[in-house]
Amino acid sequence: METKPGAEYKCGGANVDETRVHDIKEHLIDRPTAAELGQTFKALSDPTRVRIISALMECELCVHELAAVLEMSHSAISHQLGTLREMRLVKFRKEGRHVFYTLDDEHIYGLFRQGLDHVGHK
Amino acid sequence: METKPGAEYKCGGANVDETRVHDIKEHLIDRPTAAELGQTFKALSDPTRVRIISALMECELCVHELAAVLEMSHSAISHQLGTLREMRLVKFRKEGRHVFYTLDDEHIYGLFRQGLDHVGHK
DNA sequence: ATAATATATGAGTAGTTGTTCATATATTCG
DNA sequence: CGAATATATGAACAACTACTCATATATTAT
Repeated sequence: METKPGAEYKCGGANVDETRVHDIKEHLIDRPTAAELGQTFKALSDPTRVRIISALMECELCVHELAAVLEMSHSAISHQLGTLREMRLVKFRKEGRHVFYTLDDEHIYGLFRQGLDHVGHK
Repeated sequence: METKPGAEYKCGGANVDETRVHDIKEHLIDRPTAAELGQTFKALSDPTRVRIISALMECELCVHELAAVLEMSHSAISHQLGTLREMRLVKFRKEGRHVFYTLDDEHIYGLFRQGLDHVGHK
């Protein structure tokens, strides 16, 4: 049910083959899933967020430290942590006046690694 | 050199540990790589592009058919194919007045699958 | 040639995003 | 208590995105 790049079976040509279009429609990812998948990738689509995640792969960090590591304002970092929190990519833990962030789950490591692999910087 | 979520080693607390910050900086992904990685994920961050890729996982398709499958205008599809081309996620092949698109390489399958996995719709 | 078909592309636009700046909340210290 | 520290958040704004609409290019058919 699947064609690798360099397909074995050709497009209809001049006039659209309605049956074929219907067939592909059936196997197509549905709109809500496409939207959700898009959201997941969007979480990793910003350089600042990528760098935050890269830092959190090293160890648990508070906003203060993240700002120092990335050389960016506390506010900018805090806003991005907010979006990462909404997207469930990071967890946080409060301790006194500090808030410590860690990555939320293992999937992110996999996505991150596979992305790096694609980019070619192993 | 790596900490899984739920780190074993704690943030400095009240005052920033400069050595620690420096250490993390050293292991941090560099800015150009972060930007490039962000770009890669951005390619998959839009529902329309996700659906185009989902369709091209089935088989090679021309713009005309993609528009029919996704129930969108030719222009919208063509614009997105342009961005996917720029991002090197799709290849194309001209045959008469048709242009047939296929996915560019295997990495996209991996990213797509891993993303779906994270989203939970296997 | 002219018309029709298939795709690409530029301009325009509404919506989104990532930052800064100012302010709010919450905790600790004196 | 008031001051200092750590973080969050709302408003404003510039940059970017994804679409529509109109138009351009290219191929085939008549």
